Amino acid sequence: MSEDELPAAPRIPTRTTSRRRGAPRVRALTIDAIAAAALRVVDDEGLDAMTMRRVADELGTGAASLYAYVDNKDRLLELVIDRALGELEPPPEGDGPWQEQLKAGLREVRALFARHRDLARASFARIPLGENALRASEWMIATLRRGGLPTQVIAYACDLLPLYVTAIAYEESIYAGEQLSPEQLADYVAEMRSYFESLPRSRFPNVVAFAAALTSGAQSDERFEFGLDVLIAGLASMAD
Amino acid sequence: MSEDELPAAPRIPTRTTSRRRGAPRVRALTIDAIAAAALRVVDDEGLDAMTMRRVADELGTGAASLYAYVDNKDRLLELVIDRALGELEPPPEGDGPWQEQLKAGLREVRALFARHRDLARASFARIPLGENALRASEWMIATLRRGGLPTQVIAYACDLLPLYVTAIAYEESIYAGEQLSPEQLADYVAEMRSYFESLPRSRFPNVVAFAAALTSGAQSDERFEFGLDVLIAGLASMAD
DNA sequence: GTACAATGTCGAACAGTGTTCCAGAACGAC
DNA sequence: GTCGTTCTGGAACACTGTTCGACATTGTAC
Repeated sequence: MSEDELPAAPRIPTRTTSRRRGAPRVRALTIDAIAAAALRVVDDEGLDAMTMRRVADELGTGAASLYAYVDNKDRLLELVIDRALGELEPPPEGDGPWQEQLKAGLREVRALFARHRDLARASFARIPLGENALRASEWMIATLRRGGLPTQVIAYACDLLPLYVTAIAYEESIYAGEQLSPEQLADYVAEMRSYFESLPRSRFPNVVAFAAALTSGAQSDERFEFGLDVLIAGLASMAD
Repeated sequence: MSEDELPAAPRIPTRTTSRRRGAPRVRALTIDAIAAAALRVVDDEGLDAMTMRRVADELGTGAASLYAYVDNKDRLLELVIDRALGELEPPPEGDGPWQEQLKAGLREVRALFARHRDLARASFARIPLGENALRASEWMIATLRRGGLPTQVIAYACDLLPLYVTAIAYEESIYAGEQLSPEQLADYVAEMRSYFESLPRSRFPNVVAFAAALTSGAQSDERFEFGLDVLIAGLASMAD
């Protein structure tokens, strides 16, 4: 998976049955094959379909067999996430202002999450410490440094920006996963708009007045780009 | 629950067994009592403990009885969320710049989520259309209007700001729900820091260099305030 | 070459979930 | 009274993550 092994990543102290060393064995399965199968299931059938039984089935074995390689489902999910993150290729640094570089990289992440449906949901509220996640962090810090931002601002930004992208991708994946056709989605948006407009004007004057704006471009790139612009403008204002 | 009934909120088209009208009956349960019981369970024992059986138990009945009042667990969760949102009291508008007003309101929301553990997780990626959520939106639009922001910016901000607060609260609730003592959490942070520092400097120079900054104030108000500042500075830059 | 201990395999089982079914009970209207 | 409607709630279904333990398979030691 990587040229040289990283040290063991710290974990929230939970019951971890530590892997015991032992004599070499011919293994029918590999952690890699399991992670690949799990990612395949997530991509094809969604996160909820990624059950231990389903993954084992994909490998032609039983669920219990997986537990020889993976502590539990959560750990398997971590492997799956980092495996997908491996597709990220940091855009070549160099030309252009740091703001644009940053946006390009974050768009890449969003595209990744769009490609792997439900992965945003899975990786939300998880500090990614795998090989590939670290590579992404490394790139982000480097880019932010070029903006001449204070150290602590950079550190917080490394938290805030992925939080935003993951959160947006999470939301977007919900409608994608709901199996709605574009028409159904348009219907839903239209219904929501007329709902807003039908509210008692005496109590919700602003919601009624903004009904159109509130329901426009709910799903578009524009919404994502808006957040990106806000965040980066805000960060830029913190230089010096 | 409200002075006058709101129109029915639109829903993502899913199987909804529409409630049939019928002769009056003495009901042992009420939707309100069910929602209250469910919120109690979520607060006391966490979101995962909120099972239909557990909620029914709280009311001294069986799980099947709840389905006479609630379509499914998800709808019940919506009720629970909006019930909690009822605690929000919009700060008195008037004095101070809109930026500070906005921050004050959002801090209020964060405090609400801190009070009701796991509620952020439950309400994430959900468009809240209940009575109380609408009141919050109404207030937010009003405040943003005072900033003289363009219409579409206001609309997007109404999406972006709650997204941020909910996402942060979600993350924060995870560590809170993990039952970690402050010492354990400090240990975990320290472990993560030394993990970053132990990474191969050749491949992750920036992560190593920023190890201290990356792991500082992970849980504090400072992190929340930072994001707030970034967002609102970014929004302010979009006036005119 | 054989015996041994270690370790991967995986069917079965456990405790739990959301949800449905349906035999009853309880009541309003006639 | 009776009827019809509605709520009640135990039982059951199909599913989940995870553990157990008899079994199979191997590398090594003698």
